[in-house]
Amino acid sequence: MTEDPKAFQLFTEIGIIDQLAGNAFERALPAGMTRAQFTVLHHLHRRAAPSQSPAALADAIQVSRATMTSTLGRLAARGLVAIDPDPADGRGKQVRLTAAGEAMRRDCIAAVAPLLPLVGTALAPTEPDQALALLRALRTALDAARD
Amino acid sequence: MTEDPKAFQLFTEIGIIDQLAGNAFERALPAGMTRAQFTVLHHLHRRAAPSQSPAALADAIQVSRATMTSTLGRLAARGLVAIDPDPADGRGKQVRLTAAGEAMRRDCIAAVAPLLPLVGTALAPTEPDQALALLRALRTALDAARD
DNA sequence: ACTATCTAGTTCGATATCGAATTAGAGGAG
DNA sequence: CTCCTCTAATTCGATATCGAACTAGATAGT
Repeated sequence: MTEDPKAFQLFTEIGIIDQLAGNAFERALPAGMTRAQFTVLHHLHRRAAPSQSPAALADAIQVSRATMTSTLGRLAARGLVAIDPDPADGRGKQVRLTAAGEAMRRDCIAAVAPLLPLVGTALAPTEPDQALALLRALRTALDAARD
Repeated sequence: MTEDPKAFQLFTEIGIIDQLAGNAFERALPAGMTRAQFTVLHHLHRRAAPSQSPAALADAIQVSRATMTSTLGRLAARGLVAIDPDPADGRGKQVRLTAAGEAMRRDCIAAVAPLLPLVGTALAPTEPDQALALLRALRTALDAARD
């Protein structure tokens, strides 16, 4: 069918899955919420620290700082996060989840949950772990190569 | 580390890889070229038919028609594709690669080739095939679920 | 202290992307 | 033939995303 190298096909397939899954994901989300915004809420929730700098968030989520500025602005405008100046650094800021942000994150999780069993219909019981291991190896290599 | 469901972790991993790989891909491309534009050129090249409708392209590449209109406009402005009215359907159009488009596609392939061996350093020889099989199963299920 | 450099965050312009609404042609039911 | 519906493509407004340029505060070297 094609003569593309394996690596090429692999990234093509990953790109298509990300697009399909991302679309399904966003359509399931509460009105106005996006994948990028949910990802930030989710990350803030998982972290033990009560607040984080925009730069740390950007690094963790793998987007540019410009992108994070934009997304945080929208989240703050909806009252889902609070952004305060960093008392220890005049340039810095600290971002934390508000109660509304916590609630919204829970709503998103609940809204998206019905989509997840689809993976079970596509893959055999042991295959998700297998796929996860392969993808993690690939992601680690890509991350390391990004100098 | 997390209590996220497997399916959730799987899509998170796929999203990060797509972002990292996509960024590396675009940085390697000739000036002004993007992944979306390359994908269109590549698809037109692989197809036996000399031309295709924007709708068929959008379906094949899994983007909305609005997105395809936008991308084709840019490609046509650079002379990489030619867009003509469909003689058989007054609403339709037909898109085909120009010689410049063919050349650009070749340049892109050459520019990106050095990135591909990275997969070989991350995965054992048989693993790319394994990953490809798993991802294809997943993509097929997602595609079917998209009603 | 002073200057050079580094870092945090923002702003800007470009591209990609979607869903919804719009325009225009094609096809089918009577 | 006429009306209703479907389909092709575009336009619009919103969000995400990047790199580059910028502002302002922090740090280090001398």
